[in-house]
Amino acid sequence: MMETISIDELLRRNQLSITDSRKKILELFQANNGAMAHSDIEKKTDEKFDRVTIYRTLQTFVEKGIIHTIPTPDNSVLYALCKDDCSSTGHHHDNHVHFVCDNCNVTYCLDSVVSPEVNLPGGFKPKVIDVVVTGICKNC
Amino acid sequence: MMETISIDELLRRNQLSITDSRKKILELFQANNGAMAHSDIEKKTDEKFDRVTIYRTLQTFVEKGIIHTIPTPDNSVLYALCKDDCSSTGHHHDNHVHFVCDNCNVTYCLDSVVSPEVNLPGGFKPKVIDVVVTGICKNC
DNA sequence: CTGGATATTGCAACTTTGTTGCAAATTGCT
DNA sequence: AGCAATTTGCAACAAAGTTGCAATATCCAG
Repeated sequence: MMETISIDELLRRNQLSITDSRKKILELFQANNGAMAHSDIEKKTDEKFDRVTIYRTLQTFVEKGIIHTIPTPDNSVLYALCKDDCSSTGHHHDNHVHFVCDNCNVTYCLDSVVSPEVNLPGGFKPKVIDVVVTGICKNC
Repeated sequence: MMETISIDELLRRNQLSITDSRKKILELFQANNGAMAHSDIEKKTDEKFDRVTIYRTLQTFVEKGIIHTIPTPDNSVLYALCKDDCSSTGHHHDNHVHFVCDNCNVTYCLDSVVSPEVNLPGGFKPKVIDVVVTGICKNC
């Protein structure tokens, strides 16, 4: 398994041209292993990129399956890197659990924890199960 | 158990004055047993109430535990009626599962389905578990 | 390593969503 | 009915997200 592929390689594999904004934003995701909101990215890039560019870059990454969105209890939009298998197909909402810390407010993707089965009433056919756990994280 | 209490009674029990907007919005929630977004309510009340009033009414209802918010995969804000026990304490994010239909886009509160246990890595202390299932509902 | 087709960016303008302060209207209570 | 306390609507604003288009950067063939 190829753990660390370069950012350029990652972009190339997804048929995306290699641009400053895309590289910078991917770097941020790799540095920050928690999830980030659009506004976090704006701040961490020191307004070097236009707001619109960031929106479009995030959207492109989601479409390509490079990142995924995370539903949060307060309904803000968060993004995090997808793991290997996710990027190939382009389908999202991986089956892992997300954890939001009440204290430090960091959101973790707990890739090792697989979403549990849920028994639904008759007639409901599940496709995707999103699980968001709120509580106190291991660093708090 | 007192299944159906009147809307006026519900408001009175929560120390809220009985006003047109509050009554109308509660009626909508009772008629619609799915969840509603702010914009749904605006439409269904024919713009009879100011946008601000609707925001404030929803906020008040959430604080009193009459309704709760639902995290959705697309990060829009949805509200649904809480069941009996929820209203007393004012704490939210009930432990039931939410189901969003991909086809008709209705969101259901599956009160009978209790959130499953999740095994977290060491150091993570869970408080609330939100489960949102996406798929096809029983009416589609 | 250069030129030009293609993709991406930045800007401006706009829409939608949500917030705040304050005066006017409504509600609850005596 | 009348008065204090809540609630509403308005106006103005802030934040979040979208769209069209011209300018720029990227990629690729030669």
